[in-house]
Amino acid sequence: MTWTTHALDVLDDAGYRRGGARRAVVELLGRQNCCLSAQEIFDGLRKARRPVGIASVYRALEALTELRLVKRVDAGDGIARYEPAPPDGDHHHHLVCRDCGKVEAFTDPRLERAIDRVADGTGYSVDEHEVVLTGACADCA
Amino acid sequence: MTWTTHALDVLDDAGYRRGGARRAVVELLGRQNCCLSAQEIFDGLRKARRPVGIASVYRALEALTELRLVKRVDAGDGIARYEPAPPDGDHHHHLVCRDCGKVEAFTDPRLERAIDRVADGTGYSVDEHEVVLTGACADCA
DNA sequence: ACGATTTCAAGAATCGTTCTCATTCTCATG
DNA sequence: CATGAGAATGAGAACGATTCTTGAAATCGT
Repeated sequence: MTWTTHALDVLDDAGYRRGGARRAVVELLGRQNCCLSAQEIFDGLRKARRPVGIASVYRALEALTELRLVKRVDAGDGIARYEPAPPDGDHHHHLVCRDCGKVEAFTDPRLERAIDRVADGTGYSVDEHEVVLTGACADCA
Repeated sequence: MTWTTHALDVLDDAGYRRGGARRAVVELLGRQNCCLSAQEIFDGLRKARRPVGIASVYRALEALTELRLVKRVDAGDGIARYEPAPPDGDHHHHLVCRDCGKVEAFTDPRLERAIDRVADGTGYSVDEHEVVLTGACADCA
């Protein structure tokens, strides 16, 4: 079961009708392993001869975010990025280069445990978290 | 040595001249313990009978961020917030309520250690990091 | 005090994002 | 299969946060 089919199923169950634009966004996202901005999605679909209104991209991302199928990533540059959220709860965090703006992913189980422990003590029912490390990448340093 | 005087010194050393607007922003920030948006700073200064152009607020924040005197916090709602960065490197992270938008601070030494450990293995020279936990606060849950 | 340069405020401009609305499409029902 | 109610779409307008521009005032070295 890929993320793409899972996402389409969940959208279905949530009562969304089949729409070409939303489906195109889901399929493009399913092919990514890290985050994309709305503009990059828009451009990617146009390049793939499947042009979609930018408003539809935002609408699709809003619906997907609402259903926790995609995660919104804020790299600190004022541009929201989005990436598929695997159904098994697995996820990663981000490393942003302050100079060239490159965004990379990393994972660390110990970090996850530390976060879970903190989340338990807050009084919030934390259902999402994000870690962003900012610095100079190997090329820019 | 308060953060306010420290910040004014660093600005001085960096070649910035004394300007009323920047000073007003620094003094207001120095009185905060958590993050404020540019608009909140603008409103706060106007209320304090020290009106300042919104552009000057942004310019001051840009200079302060550049010098690492303030930290930009992105709570995921599209509004950038800013808070003083204590000179001793001490810092905290944020807890955002998905429903009411409230932003609170928390600290956790174990989390810091986990992050430092991860940062060392990345190949980046990480000089800043941010953790945002999102969920429902006690009131909204 | 003078001149060079910075800082300032106000408004215009920009950019990412959201809204509006007329049209097209989907799908449960006849 | 045809229909109609309502969802989805795309184009462009609107929006809000942020940045740029401009001419005037403040600051600092001399």
